This record gives sequence, C-alpha cells and structure tokens, in this order.
Amino acid sequence: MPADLRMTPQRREVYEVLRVSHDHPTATDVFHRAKERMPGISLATVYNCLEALTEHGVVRQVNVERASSRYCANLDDHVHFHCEGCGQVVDAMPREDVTAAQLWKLPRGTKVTALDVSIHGLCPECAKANTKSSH
Amino acid sequence: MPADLRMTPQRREVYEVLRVSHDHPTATDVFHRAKERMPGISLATVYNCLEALTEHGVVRQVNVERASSRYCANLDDHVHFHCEGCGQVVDAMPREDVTAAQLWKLPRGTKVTALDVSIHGLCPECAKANTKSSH
DNA sequence: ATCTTTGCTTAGAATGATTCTTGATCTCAT
DNA sequence: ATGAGATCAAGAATCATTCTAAGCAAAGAT
Repeated sequence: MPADLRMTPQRREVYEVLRVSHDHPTATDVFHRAKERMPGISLATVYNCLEALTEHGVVRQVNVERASSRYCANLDDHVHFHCEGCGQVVDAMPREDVTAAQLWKLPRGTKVTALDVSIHGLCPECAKANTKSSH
Repeated sequence: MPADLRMTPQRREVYEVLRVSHDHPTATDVFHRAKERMPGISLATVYNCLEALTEHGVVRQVNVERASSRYCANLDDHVHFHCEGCGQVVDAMPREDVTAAQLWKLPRGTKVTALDVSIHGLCPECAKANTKSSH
C-alpha cells in the first residue's frame, strides 16, 4: 500500500470489498457491499475512496462503453472481456507481452503510457445458448 | 449505405459532418456543425441520427474513459490514441491483423465479436513539450 | 495536553451527457 | 388518397458522477 495514501477505515473497507469481489462491481455495488459492515458510509465517500485508490494505483477503474465505471483490485497486466449475453466482465491475461507500439502504427515520438483493451463477445455459456436457440 | 437505413436530410447532414471531420467530434460538436447548414436541427435528433448511423455500422462510436462519446466515420479496422496532453484523439492502424484470441487467454468456447483498444499517452508534440519543461 | 492545519466524511445540491415522452410530420406500400 | 410505422423537435426526466459546505479526526506545533 503506498505510503502517501492514508488508510482510513472507509478506504480500507472499500478496498476490502474490491479485494474479495471478482465481478468488477460498480461504485453503487461497492457502496451496498461496504454498507453491510459499515452502515454509515455514504455513496460520495465510496466515490472519493475509489478515486483515491485508483489514483494511487491500488485498484483499476474499468470502463465499458458508457455504462457505470467498474472497479477491480487485480493489478496484474490484463484486459477485460465483456459478455454481450449475460453482461459479466471477466479478466483475460495476455499470452505474452503485448505493447501498443508493436501492434499499431503510431507517429514517431509518441509516448505510450497505457494500453486499454476491451474484448466484446459471448462467454462460452452464452455462446452455447445462442447456438442452440438459433436453430 | 445500408438499404434499411432511411437517409433523411438530418441523417445525411450528420453523416456529412462526420465524413469531413477528422477530429472525432462529440454529439454536441456534431450538433453545432450540423446547425450551420441546417439551423432547425435539434440535439435530440443528432443523438437519434448518431444512434441510427452507429447501429447500421456507418459510423463508429468512440468512448474515452467517461467523457462524452465521440464519433468517427473511418470504418477501416483501427484503434484510437488519446493524447493526455492536448486531448486529441487520433486513429492508429494495425501493423498487421490482430485478433484478441491470439493475444489474450480466453476460455475455450468464447466468441469474440469486437476488439476495442484505446492507447493513452502523449502525442509527439506534447511529448517533446513535456521533456523540455521537465528540466 | 491543547491548538492548528490539513485532509476526510457526509448529505444533499448541482452538473452534464444521454434518453425518454409527446405530439407533429413524413414516407411508403396498399 | 389512406393508414401504419418511422422520424423529428422540444423539453422533461434520468442517472452517474462531481461539487459544496459543514462537521470531524488525525498529525504536528506550541
């Protein structure tokens, strides 16, 4: 945990919710889960905590299209797969090191700081259901 | 142009604005530009037209973090580079065919329909300015 | 130990992008 | 022409998120 991030009870709780959740909850989801153990916490505080944690690189913000941001405590290098059937978001690990500059033509002198990839499609369950229902 | 997309004057104008714009305008940007030649057009109509055009695959919606959606008439396979310095969004073409399944581990049976990549960083101009100012 | 500064939390208001609603208008096949 | 189904415009509504103001709490200075 970064030294310059003051770990208040609220921040600790928000982080703990994310640490044990593997479903990429939204701020509201986090709020409801945190509330179970810390009934006084407010949604604004959850937003503040998520912002502080994100800025300090302790959690990742995951944006899918225009929907509410989701959050994730998995800091390993990974991308997100969004199932268009059931809406779930799951992590996908790279097969090997992938860098943007290797894969896309960028003007000479461009500095890449982050590569943000979302894969859209159907998870195995939805893909199967889809095949069956379509004949 | 898809046969099942009725090309009303408003849709034609919105499409035309995007065709001649290479700066990935937001819905509001498109609204202002369309208004110059079609003063009666409303923002709601621009949103409706953008939705219709997007659904028919004639334009692409580009989402950058939580900011307003941007739109783009470039249908070639490409990704978007976002400069954190000046905020511009530019297209980047793939060096060769890139498929999600090749690069990331996905559960067996996953069906991929779209790969959405945003590269964040500094464009050559901002990168240069940044280096200079930092010493 | 108390004062002060600074940052955190809270509730509620405000913002801003987008979507919805309604009634008018248009298109096109019958 | 006529009627069904789209589309348009204006404004209201929604929803995620951010801002504001006031109270609190911790860390350091006196």
